[in-house]
Amino acid sequence: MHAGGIGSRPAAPTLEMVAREANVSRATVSRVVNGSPKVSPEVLAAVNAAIAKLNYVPNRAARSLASRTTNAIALVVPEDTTRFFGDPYFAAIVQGITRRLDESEYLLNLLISTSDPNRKTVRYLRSGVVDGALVISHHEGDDSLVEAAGSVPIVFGGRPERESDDEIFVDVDNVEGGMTATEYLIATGRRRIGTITGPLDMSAGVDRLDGFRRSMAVAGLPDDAVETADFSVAGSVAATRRLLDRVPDLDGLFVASDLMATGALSVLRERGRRVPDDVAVVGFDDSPAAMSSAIPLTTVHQPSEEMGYEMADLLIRLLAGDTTVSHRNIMPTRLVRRASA
Amino acid sequence: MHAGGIGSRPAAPTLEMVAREANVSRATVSRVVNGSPKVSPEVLAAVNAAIAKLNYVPNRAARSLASRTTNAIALVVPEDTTRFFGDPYFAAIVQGITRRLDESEYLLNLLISTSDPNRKTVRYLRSGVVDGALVISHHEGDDSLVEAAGSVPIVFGGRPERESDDEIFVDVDNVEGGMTATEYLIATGRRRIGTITGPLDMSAGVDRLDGFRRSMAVAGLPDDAVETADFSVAGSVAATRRLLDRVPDLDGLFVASDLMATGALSVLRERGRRVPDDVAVVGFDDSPAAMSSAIPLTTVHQPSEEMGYEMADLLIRLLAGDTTVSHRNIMPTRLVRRASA
DNA sequence: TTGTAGGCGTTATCAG
DNA sequence: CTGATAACGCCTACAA
Repeated sequence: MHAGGIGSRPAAPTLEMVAREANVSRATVSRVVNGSPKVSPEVLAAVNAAIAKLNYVPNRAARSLASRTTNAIALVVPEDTTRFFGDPYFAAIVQGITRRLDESEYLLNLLISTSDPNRKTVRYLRSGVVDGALVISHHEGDDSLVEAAGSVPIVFGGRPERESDDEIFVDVDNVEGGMTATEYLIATGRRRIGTITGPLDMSAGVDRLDGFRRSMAVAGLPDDAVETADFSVAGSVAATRRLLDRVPDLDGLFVASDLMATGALSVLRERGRRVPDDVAVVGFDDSPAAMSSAIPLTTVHQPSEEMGYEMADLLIRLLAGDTTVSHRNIMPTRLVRRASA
Repeated sequence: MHAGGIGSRPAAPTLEMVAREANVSRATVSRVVNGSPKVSPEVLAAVNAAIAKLNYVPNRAARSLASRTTNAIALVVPEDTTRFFGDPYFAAIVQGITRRLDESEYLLNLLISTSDPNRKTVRYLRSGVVDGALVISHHEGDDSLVEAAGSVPIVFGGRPERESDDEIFVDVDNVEGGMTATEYLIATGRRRIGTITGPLDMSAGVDRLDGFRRSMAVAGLPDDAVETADFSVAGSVAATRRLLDRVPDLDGLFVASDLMATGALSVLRERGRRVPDDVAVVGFDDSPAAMSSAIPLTTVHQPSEEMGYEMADLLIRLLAGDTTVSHRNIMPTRLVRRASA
């Protein structure tokens, strides 16, 4: 269909060419492209005509080289593809981010930094392709990302474990969330309560466990029924099996994410334990997985989509030069009662 | 932690600065950065030292402006975030793409072009930020994307409906796949067979339906039990309800995707129809959803992950100047028997 | 309101 | 092997 087909793409039109076509200077074309008000109507019309005729689109590299801004931000996810696509939590966050970005001129570059989040990602962030970055699912040890913050503004989703005053993040109070879940189990009469935790190199993992421990301590109950997983279904399945082997009389279970809770549910079924009769289960997130689960999950709701929106909003304000953005942005959680507990 | 904190980021080091630090010319630094062999060992060492000392990272905009290549490709997905994250099929494709890209120097820019895939996305592709693009889940009417192919090489995942000789794509034979599924249902004794189709503005939707019709015709069975959905669970649930209302004696069902099949399964359960005893169900994709489904799905396997890999591979070869890449790349499907039929 | 000219950080083409 | 010296396409004072 195109003359010549593949291998002979037409050279992209440039400002220069548009200028010639419209009989004006490059500067003038640049002005109309960037919506400057100081352009006479006739010239504006002529230039727009030339742009349309040549089908001109500004070259982004040249533009950002000259203006020192890219109009793009990166979303860094130090997880492998499977994890990223497997957990609805991420979908919600991304949803919120794109919602905010759609209201702006910014473009999103998704970096699923599967292996080695360090070197490659940091180089990317420092290479000037993006004006700022959003980092979610940050693990302890990914310090290079924090280092990258020296080059470009970064907003974290989830409190970085090594929190310093410089980091900006949005999160929920995971300790409180863990307590809410645990207290509910206790209040409904459970006594032998356990928990499947998230990875302990993430603040969400550590804090939710911490909340569990505190509530158990307050109630004078033992907090030894703890098994660690990695926010994946497979990990949760394995952890739940270990836990049931070790604590056969378990009657309550707080699982640190809804996705993992679905895994726990399947193990409980395979072991013939009725939910919630024999074992009450409380999840965390209130993601779609909670409702579509075989047994709808009682869970600690967190406003994931809003958190994504907020992250993007903070970054955009930061990029706009707003120095008043608050560094700790804590959003509320609440218990949602369904069938599992 | 950083002197000055936010708002006072240090200017990024440039080639120029490295050159000065190492007492050589910019050209020489450029050579070592790009791994040119024609550099003396001493100079190389000196330059590398300077690079390390200054923590230099090349500016991507400048580089691509000068070299007219970006080392990045885009993955365009004309679907909203929910759909994209909701269907494991996409996860598999992305997985395959990143696997191929990890073997190369190319970076992936994910464009979930939610609303208006046209204008914004095309501008992006034409703005020179990527060397090429991968397009999946292409709908009829997204012709602007095809147009964009005039500016940058594009490889499609799934045959574009308006196939012309220029388009390069990888796909399976969906007609054949639809026939395989339908024939299996017929072979196992089903006679009142229906189908839940994908969207009819996508070749995958149309072709699988076509396969169904052909097989039914060959068997001399009626092909009126057809309802259209959109590859989403919600859509499938609604379509299945309509179908059961209209064809109460249904005993076989071919659903155009595994994700939709899970929706169909839930409707069948809600209507008290046993699977596969009362109604046999065959899906399509063989995605993780097929196995984790309440009733493991009998389904038409397609090598999604491989298809992603192949797409990326074709594009990379294209970008490398390989003019011998084949335009129609059809991969095999096969029936996988599980519990649902 | 419009044009001129210099520069953004690299790559690439030449001489040396 | 190394160093000038143009581009690359666009933005932005500064002039006119």
